[in-house]
Amino acid sequence: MAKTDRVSAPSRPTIILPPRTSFDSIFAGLSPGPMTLVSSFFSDSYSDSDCPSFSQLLAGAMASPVAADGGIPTLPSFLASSLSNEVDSEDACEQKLGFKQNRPVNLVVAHSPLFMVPPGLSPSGLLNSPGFFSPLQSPFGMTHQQALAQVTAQAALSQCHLHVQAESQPSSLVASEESLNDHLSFASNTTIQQQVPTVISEPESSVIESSEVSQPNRKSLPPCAAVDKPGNDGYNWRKYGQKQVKTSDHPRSYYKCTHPNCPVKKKVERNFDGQITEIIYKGQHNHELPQSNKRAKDGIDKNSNTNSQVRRELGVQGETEMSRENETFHSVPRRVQASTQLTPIQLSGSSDHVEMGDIEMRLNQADNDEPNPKRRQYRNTEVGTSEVTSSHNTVTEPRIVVQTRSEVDLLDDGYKWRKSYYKCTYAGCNVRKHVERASTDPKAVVTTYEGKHNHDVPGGRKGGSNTANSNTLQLKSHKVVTKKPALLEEMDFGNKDERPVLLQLKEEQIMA
DNA sequence: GTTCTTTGACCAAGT
DNA sequence: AACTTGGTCAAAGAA
Repeated sequence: MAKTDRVSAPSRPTIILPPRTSFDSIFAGLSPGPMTLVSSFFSDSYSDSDCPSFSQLLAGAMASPVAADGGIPTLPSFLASSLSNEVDSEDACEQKLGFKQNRPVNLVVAHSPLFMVPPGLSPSGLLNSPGFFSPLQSPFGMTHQQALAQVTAQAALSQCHLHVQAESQPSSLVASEESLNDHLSFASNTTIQQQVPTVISEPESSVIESSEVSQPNRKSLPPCAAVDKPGNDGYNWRKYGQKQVKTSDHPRSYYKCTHPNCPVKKKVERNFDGQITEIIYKGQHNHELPQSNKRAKDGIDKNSNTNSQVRRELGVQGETEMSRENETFHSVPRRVQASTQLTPIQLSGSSDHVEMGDIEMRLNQADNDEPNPKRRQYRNTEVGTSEVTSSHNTVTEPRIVVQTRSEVDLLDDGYKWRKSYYKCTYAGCNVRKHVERASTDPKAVVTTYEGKHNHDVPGGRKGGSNTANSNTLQLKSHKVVTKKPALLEEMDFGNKDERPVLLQLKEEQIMA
């Protein structure tokens, strides 16, 4: 009996560092991580200067339409810059700036699991473009149809959310469905909150998790059909069992695809309100969407953009996971909120032998939900290849800190870090402080100090517990790593006007 | 009569 | 070997 090894989101603070997969290897050497994409974007925008200064980069980011709209310094849409033709220039730029020399050797900045599609190019177009995904066979080993089938449920879910949002948003704020979908991945507009699944590979079963949509009036709205009826993903399902599992507060239902010889099964967990909290797909349909279920299929067709988006999310974010057929993936959607809570991405390793084909949707799961011990056990033993303990725990293991240059970067540790830059306001004092906070875990903070205060603590505060010697990377967990942060090493704050916008903002806050 | 759901029992795997 | 847990079977009942 083939059992589905079901695992869920990694139990924070444990971070699973994925091994590089075959798909990763495609970018080996290229490694277009977030920084790369950011830099590549600006390498276009600042083509004259080849390699813009960091303040230019940040200024550009702040001036990006997305950020300008809501004043949200979020990941700009330039991440949509295609991977193909900018890597080289970025590499060159990188070398100029000495990025590579400073980049940790064994902790490469993760590829951005999310990126926007450039204006004028539809997501589906990008997905289907020969240079990106083959419409017939994705580089992940999934056929278009398979991918479509696997994300059907998620697509329906997204559509449901769109519907909910459309009802709750002023009409002027509700863009067309297409444009909405085109921007869902990084819809940082404060009026739009959209779940964005990220993908984490899991052995055998694929999981799509989704946090609860942040809609104040959500409870008053009728439940989405796709959520209410798990069979409304285009396929026909027969329930063959239900069980209260220890690892969940909610009963789990077992469904089989009713198509002859179709091995696909799915497990659905519902909360007490009847809302689906988790859907786990297992296997891949060996047939087309049932024609009889025209409505469902039509719905899918209508939601092609959503599907594209979901495919994009699953595909792009799962670039390390959906690398081959029958591999499993674990998707962890989180809603995109204001810039302070950008989509956290959690990537865990995918092994070369796991199977794909299961999707798990988990709704209404608090971010701090602690996975059950067994799931954690599975993750730790089957997925994880290395771990980084959250900084709020006392740690004894060596810590690796990755310095990145974009404001928000996706690191291989699975966390998404938001940086803040500080500079001591004392005249003549050159101490710089650099704080990175994981949006997925507010407690996970890395504070980097450089320099030594040449003055006493203002206000008579003595002790200088926050001061650190140069070249010292101090973590709140009291773990100190003697490593000079590459970023600070490179940044020249001599001219105040040249400092990054964020730094200046922070300084203003400090002064205030 | 057919289809689907419910539910207790059984089985396999892990501890 | 016993126990726990998750997954599946299949009979019974409902729609």
